[in-house]
Amino acid sequence: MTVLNLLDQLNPEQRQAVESDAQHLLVLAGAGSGKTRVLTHRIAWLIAAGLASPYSVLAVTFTNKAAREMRGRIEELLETPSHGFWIGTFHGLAHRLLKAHHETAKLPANFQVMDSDDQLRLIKRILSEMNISDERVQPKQVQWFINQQKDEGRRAQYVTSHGDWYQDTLKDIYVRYEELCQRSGLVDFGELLLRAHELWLENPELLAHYQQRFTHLLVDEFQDINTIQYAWLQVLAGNKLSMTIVGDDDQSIYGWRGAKVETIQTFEHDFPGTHIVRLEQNYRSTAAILDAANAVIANNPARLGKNLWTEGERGDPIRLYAAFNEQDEARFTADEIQRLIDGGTNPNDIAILYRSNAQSRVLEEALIHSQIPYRIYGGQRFYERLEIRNSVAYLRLILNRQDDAALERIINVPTRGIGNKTVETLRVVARDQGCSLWQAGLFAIENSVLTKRAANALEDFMLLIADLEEAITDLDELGKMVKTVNEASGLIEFHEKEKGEKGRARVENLQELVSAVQSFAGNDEADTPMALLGQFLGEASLDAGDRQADEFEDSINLMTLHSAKGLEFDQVFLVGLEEGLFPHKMSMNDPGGLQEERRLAYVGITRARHQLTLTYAESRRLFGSETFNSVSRFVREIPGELLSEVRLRSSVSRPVSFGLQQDMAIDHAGLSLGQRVRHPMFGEGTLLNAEGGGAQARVQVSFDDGSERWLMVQYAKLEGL
DNA sequence: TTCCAGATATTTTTT
DNA sequence: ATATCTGGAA
Repeated sequence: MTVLNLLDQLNPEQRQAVESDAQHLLVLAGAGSGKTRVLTHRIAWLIAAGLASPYSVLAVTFTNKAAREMRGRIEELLETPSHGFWIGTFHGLAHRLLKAHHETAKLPANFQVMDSDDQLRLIKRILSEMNISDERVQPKQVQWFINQQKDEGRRAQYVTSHGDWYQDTLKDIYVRYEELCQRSGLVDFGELLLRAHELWLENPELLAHYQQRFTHLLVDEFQDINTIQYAWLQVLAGNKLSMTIVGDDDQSIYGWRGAKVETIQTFEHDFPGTHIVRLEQNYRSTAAILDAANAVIANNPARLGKNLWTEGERGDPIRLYAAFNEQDEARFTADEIQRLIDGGTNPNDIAILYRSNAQSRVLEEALIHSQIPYRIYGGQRFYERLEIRNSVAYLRLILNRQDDAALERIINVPTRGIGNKTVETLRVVARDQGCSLWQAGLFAIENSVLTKRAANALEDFMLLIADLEEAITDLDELGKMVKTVNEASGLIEFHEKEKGEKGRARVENLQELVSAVQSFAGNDEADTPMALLGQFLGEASLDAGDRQADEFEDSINLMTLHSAKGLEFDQVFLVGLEEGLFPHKMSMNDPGGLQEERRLAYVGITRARHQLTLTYAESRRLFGSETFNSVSRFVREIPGELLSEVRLRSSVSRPVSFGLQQDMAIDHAGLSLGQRVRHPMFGEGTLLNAEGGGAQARVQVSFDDGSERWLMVQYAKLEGL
């Protein structure tokens, strides 16, 4: 593709951004305004115009998926393979740097990345070691604290304590945690970033090398950046590199993970000479959808301000379906999707979005029932499954005996007579000697610290690991190596014995791991199969395993709103629009949280190209008990004329002026949804719904005899209980 | 030490 | 509803 062709496909603003020769460029890009397009075209343009080489460009994203997509698009544009490019997530790039300079970073060559589950285990272990009951200090809290500190770029020694016990304890735990990680050669997600940052600061020559190499730094989704990530970028950029950052403050949805929206605002000051381009023309959605999105997000104060517009058509109104309960909601959604597919819509262009993963279950059931193929993003990730983590732990321990997290995980899986007591003894030894659990094991056997039986079991285990290592060292394929480990460790057998569907699924997953490993290419740095295995393990913990979804047949898409960011679909079903669920009750109390929820709603709405369908359930079985939530405020923030209510089993829809009716009816009766009521004739029941106001007010009651009735409030003489 | 049953806690989003 | 933890029996 020539330089000219590259620019041809762009509108004036996009073009301005792509060709900008300002030293720094900030692109404020609304949803669907061609943000990624600008970024990829800019990279392609820089290279095609000879301003940069593939080796001098560093592009950073937040998700692996985004990184892969960007890579693919650039390859398409430039019509060349993109091996030379550094494109990746912050974590992925940090990992790559630390691997390359592990000595400088004071890490063992085979250091491993710990995911949050490993992290939590380690913390629990520290708590018990320090004799802190997990009632006084909750492990989750500690984990949150440590991650937060790392996101802020703060090492344990810099944690300020103002003499309060809780804070001091957290600090002590953090100190101990760092010690143990360092000794085991483990790094958590935050550590990757923190170390990569320190790598720059402490090694000016190294930094200079990279500053010389890279001429252009590009960052996607800049609104999601946290303190340490920004610091890392700033140091790298120095005052020489050219920065291009792209973002949308209205789509900042990772505040809970330490992302700072403000950074996008201060960027201008931190990098003088920044040219700002706004992309406000939307190419994705119909006007109706855009209007709805704009109306919702307008309720947030302190925005940078943007107004999306489109030249496209008005489109159908947004459909709203009030489901009776979550089953009904799922059934409705499945039926509608079936209709769309029958009508010729490609299933790939349909998505169901929800706030939290727990909601997917009912939807899945309904889809299975209707035999609609679906793929599900996120949720239980492949590499987070128990059996996969066990298998990976074996591999990790084979590669690195100091990996305490891996050892603890599988020392008694499958059960082999090494119980809590033995492990506890090992921990004590490890602490006294300041060594790893593996070394503690050696010590314990030599010095007969353990009972005969325990020592035997332990020795068997240690021999097993040694044998496994020997067995796989000479194998030439990763697949064979993993297969061998799965079988010889007894994992396959262990899970086969598990009863029911579960066991079979686990064995299948283990086989799936073998093929995943088999197709892992790695890069040329690994010269032996063992080294390649190490590389695979390193990347696996950073990999959500979301690739698997792409390989299946045409299917509709299920995902959380968070994972939907950056994607678009012709048909979007946004389900579970209830107060407490979305906005989530955890976020409802603080204004910042609520605003983030609203941005999440904005993200959700703007995923839709042609049509958006919103649903909510008047009653929902949640955590085992029935809950009654009113419709989400976000629905009420959409102007009534943009909405049309869908009635069950009827294609007729009518405009709805939403919000007031229900509330009035209820106010009038002095009752509330979900309340228990008594009727003189029908007995007791639960208030399900209400409509109309004043003399016309009617309520729907589900009576305990199983009947459901609409009653006029005026005449029904309902008694609240 | 293992296994099982029953109690108990835990409900957001992800690299 | 589910996963995780705990305690007690085998």
